[in-house]
Amino acid sequence: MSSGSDQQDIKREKILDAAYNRFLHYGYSKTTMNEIAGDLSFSKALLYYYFPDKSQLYIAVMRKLAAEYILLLDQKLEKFDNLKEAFIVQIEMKHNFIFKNYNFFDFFRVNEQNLPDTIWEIITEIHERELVLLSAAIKLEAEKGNIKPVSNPEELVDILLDALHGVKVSAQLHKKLMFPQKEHLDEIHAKRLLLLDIFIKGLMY
Amino acid sequence: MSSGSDQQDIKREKILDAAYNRFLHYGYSKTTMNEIAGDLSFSKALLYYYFPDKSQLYIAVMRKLAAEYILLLDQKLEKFDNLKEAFIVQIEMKHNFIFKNYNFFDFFRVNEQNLPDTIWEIITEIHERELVLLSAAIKLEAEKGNIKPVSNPEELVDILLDALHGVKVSAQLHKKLMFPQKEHLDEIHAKRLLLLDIFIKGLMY
DNA sequence: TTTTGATAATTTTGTTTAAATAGTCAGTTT
DNA sequence: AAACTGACTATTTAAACAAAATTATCAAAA
Repeated sequence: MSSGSDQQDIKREKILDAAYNRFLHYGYSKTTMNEIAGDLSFSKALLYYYFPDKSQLYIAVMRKLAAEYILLLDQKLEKFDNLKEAFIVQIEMKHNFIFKNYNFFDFFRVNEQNLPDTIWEIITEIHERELVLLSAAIKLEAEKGNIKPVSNPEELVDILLDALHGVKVSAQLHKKLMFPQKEHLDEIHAKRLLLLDIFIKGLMY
Repeated sequence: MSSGSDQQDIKREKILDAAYNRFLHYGYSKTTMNEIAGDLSFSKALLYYYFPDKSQLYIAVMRKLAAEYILLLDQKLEKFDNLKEAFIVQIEMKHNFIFKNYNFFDFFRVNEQNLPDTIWEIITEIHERELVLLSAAIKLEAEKGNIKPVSNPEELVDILLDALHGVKVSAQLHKKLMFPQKEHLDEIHAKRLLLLDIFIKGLMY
């Protein structure tokens, strides 16, 4: 894919790493190209030799993160005991991913309305991988005879993922006490399990 | 409840009406007390005779809207043929409510983080009424023997409402073409029906 | 080919001033 | 006395502009 030398690739990776750390700790708008260069004792101009501009650098980091995420998802969903488990794994993985990189994603919140096309492509790529993996899980479960045959498993996965993501802490709780305490996560987890239980029961004969 | 004269009440209502129309068309921050007074040919000082300040006036309008919403919800859910219908009615009513009053709610978006307690109370009131009505629907369905007896119907309703609200158009579509076309609403509607179908099937014996 | 220091171009931030708006109040009308 | 107003003050927002920070470029060096 990359046509540069090994040395170039290594340096590129170093820049991506340094950029990621800055973006993660301070967010997109509050990290400067100078700081990233400074962390590596490079000149700022060198960053522009490897990346056309700041936003392209950000997107490159994002792409790397997404690749890692998809790889991990593949590994975790390679083998699973049952449907519920597969979905729980997906939901919690994505939650962790977003939670861990919360600051990194401030780019999304700032550019809310018009994200670059490239970003959308990355998001779509992740989503499609999720659909493939989880609809495979559904098909398998149908083949094992545990649930009814499903005509359009992708649609089902799409809906179920939305539904699971929609689950929140009850209004009374999150009213005052922002931000998600462990207690809240537990509550959400329990609710999701219940939703999954009922949903999957609804898929049975 | 109100201790003023009939004349006072009428004038209060007129102010609430004029304020609502301004808030609805121009949003909270872009309507001035002068304009509201002007619409009614009142002096601005009179508004302050009836309401302590602008935000209290807004909240009073909000309270009125909420009361109307709850009234309508009561009427519509008084009699329903089946569970699915009851939930669909709720979901679509709330969607219409928010859609119709989209501009009015810019107050929420601006004060995102720290909404006044009073606003939270109103939101909670609406939500609790929804829980009461829909969990009653679930209990009834259980009594009729159409679904299994449910130990905690409120929790179930809470989860199901979240799940239904979580349903979105698929990523590919809403990627470019903001804002919700009719086509999108239809897609969401269909998905919700499917989710409801499966969920309720999951509640059966 | 890779790297940099110096510099240009652009964006963000701070500051001042003017304008718009919220909110008050003494006094008038009913 | 209750309902109401015009004229006033206090705050908030907007505009204009300068200063600072930051992105981005480029000719020249390693």
